[in-house]
Amino acid sequence: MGEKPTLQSLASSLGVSRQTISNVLNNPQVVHASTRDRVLAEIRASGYRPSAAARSLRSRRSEVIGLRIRPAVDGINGSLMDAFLHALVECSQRRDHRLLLITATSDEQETSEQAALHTTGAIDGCVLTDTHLDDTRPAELAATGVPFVAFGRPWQDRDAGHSWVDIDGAAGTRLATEHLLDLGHRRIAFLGWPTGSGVGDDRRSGWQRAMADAGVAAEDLATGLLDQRTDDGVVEGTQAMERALRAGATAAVCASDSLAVGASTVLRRVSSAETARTAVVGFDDTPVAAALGLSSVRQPVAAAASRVVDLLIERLTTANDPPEPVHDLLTPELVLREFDRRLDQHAR
Amino acid sequence: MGEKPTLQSLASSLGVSRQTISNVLNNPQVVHASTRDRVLAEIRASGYRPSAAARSLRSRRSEVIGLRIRPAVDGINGSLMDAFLHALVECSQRRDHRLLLITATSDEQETSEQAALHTTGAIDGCVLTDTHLDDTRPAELAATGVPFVAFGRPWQDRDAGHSWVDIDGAAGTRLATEHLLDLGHRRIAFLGWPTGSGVGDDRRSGWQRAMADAGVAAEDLATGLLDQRTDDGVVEGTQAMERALRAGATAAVCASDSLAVGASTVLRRVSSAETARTAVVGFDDTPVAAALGLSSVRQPVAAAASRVVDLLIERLTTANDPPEPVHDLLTPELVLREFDRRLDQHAR
DNA sequence: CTGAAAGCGCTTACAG
DNA sequence: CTGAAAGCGCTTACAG
Repeated sequence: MGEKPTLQSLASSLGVSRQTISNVLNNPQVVHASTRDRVLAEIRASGYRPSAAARSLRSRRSEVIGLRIRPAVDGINGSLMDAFLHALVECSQRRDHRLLLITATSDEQETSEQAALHTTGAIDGCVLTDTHLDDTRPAELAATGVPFVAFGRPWQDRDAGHSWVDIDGAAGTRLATEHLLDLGHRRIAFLGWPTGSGVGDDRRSGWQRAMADAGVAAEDLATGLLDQRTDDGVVEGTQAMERALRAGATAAVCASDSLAVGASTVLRRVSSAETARTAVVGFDDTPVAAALGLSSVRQPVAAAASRVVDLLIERLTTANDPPEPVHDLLTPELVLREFDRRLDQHAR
Repeated sequence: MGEKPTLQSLASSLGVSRQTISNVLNNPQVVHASTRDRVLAEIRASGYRPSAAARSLRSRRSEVIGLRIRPAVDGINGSLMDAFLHALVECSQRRDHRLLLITATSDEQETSEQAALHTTGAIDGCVLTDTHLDDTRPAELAATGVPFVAFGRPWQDRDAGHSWVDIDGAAGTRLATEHLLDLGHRRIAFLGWPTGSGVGDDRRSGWQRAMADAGVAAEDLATGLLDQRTDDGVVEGTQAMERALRAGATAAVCASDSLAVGASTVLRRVSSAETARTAVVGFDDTPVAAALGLSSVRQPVAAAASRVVDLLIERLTTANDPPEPVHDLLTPELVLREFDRRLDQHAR
């Protein structure tokens, strides 16, 4: 294979300065077209690739983005983050950036690890996911000067000083609720999580407002009747659906596909004519929902990832004059599946 | 925050040479204990972190490992790779290495991307996953000099010149089959994929051998009777199980949890006394299997990831004298769940 | 055990 | 448009 080519060796064999080659790679428009073509041809022929370390040492940029990944507690909901991760890698790669992964057992460990990597120059910035109430990470990263963009709102302060991208969960559950209302349902339950999680409360609020708009009495929306609150999980979904049925529900909007899977087993068991009109809509449109034929609210994960990467890279390339923080709320879509189509035939 | 400390600034304020500080970090045993402690205290106080770029430029090592991630086609089976990814990041981090992700739309793109990153020095080596028959990646990586360890056997040549770690799928299906035999089943079907996938054929062979050892007639093991071959998926599992039932099967060992989920719905529907003795065992012990109470074969993913990282780092730190290739086959375990326990009570 | 020298391979000013 | 100089912050020999 011979010696690995460097700027130096290329420059010698081409009879130009290292500088010119560097310009061809980083500032092509500044080099005469004929010189550029000659250099590019030689680069291709020699298989030359600039050293990432040398480039990074001089330019003070690694073109690497940090991301914490979490153990997937639940294979059903984990697939959302999985899709986001994929999209993030793809978008980064397209923009000549790479993604570096870290793990952490706490938010503090996450931010201190990101700060450490940023100090060594291993990463230029990072992406934050799974934002929650009382999330201290934005402040910690800001304090240590680590540029970042969040996937997820800052739940306590929407006008935070950093850029974030999120999915409008309330818009999603509103879509789901309105769909069930269109089918003729009135007593539509919401199977969600206990209050206190930003994401969960947001999803509940979409159902609440859609129901209120449709003129459903407030007392029916009260906790314990149609508003079921439980931990996430398939079994929990089954139990909550059973309670909702006793409260007279004929359909349910769920905060997750896990809950929806659980709820749907109840409906398949209770197959009387009376309950056949019941319908369930999940959230996240996971492969499991697809496999079981459940309707679900689909988050535009790829679009979110693309936006996150764009915002972060813009932030990184304008270090001296940081852009105004951007707050982006993307709208999900409702994916209807056989289960509902079947119901549709009965209901209409 | 002041200026970012460097080796130089630390050396000046401590009155030692840069070299000594470098030694404290990279070669502690060579520095006098009192000097070492004084330097370490100052490092901690100043928040000094060595520049990754400078270190990498000089040492020609980035301490970064490349990995291709794939879009999770199926949320059920995807969780295995998810768990492997997490374990890989954790093990790498523990050993002061980081994981860099790439995506690719083909094996060729994967290896050329890895080679490119290796040439720039962005990665020291990479991990290969999802090995398959006629996998050209090992040869391509070897040709371009990229050190790597595979998670997955080279199916065409077990004695390949590279190190690999894999899970003994045949041992797993043997465990599952023997468990069902112990419960009194004789006509145990195998729900697997069409021949030609290394992983699938391996899993089938464990069932085949266990059945043969138990004296089950070869004609019953033939395709179309107990040996069901189908694409992966929940619906496919249901259909295959229905065919197996018609062939007189009373139980099934499955090549995946997707197939097992599908198979189990058949068993829950066909709840006659005759079929109540039927049982299903899945593969991969995914969260879905856990949620639905399905028994499954669990792969020791964390152990595999740890072994992969160890082997790769050993390979990277002995570049001039590469170690002998290691081939490691780890044994999975059988996770029994309620569904089978219930059966147990009936069968005994 | 400690230090002075060299240099890893680039990019960033700046001069022509 | 092109080139000569400086230097990013380390580690790796090697001399004391």
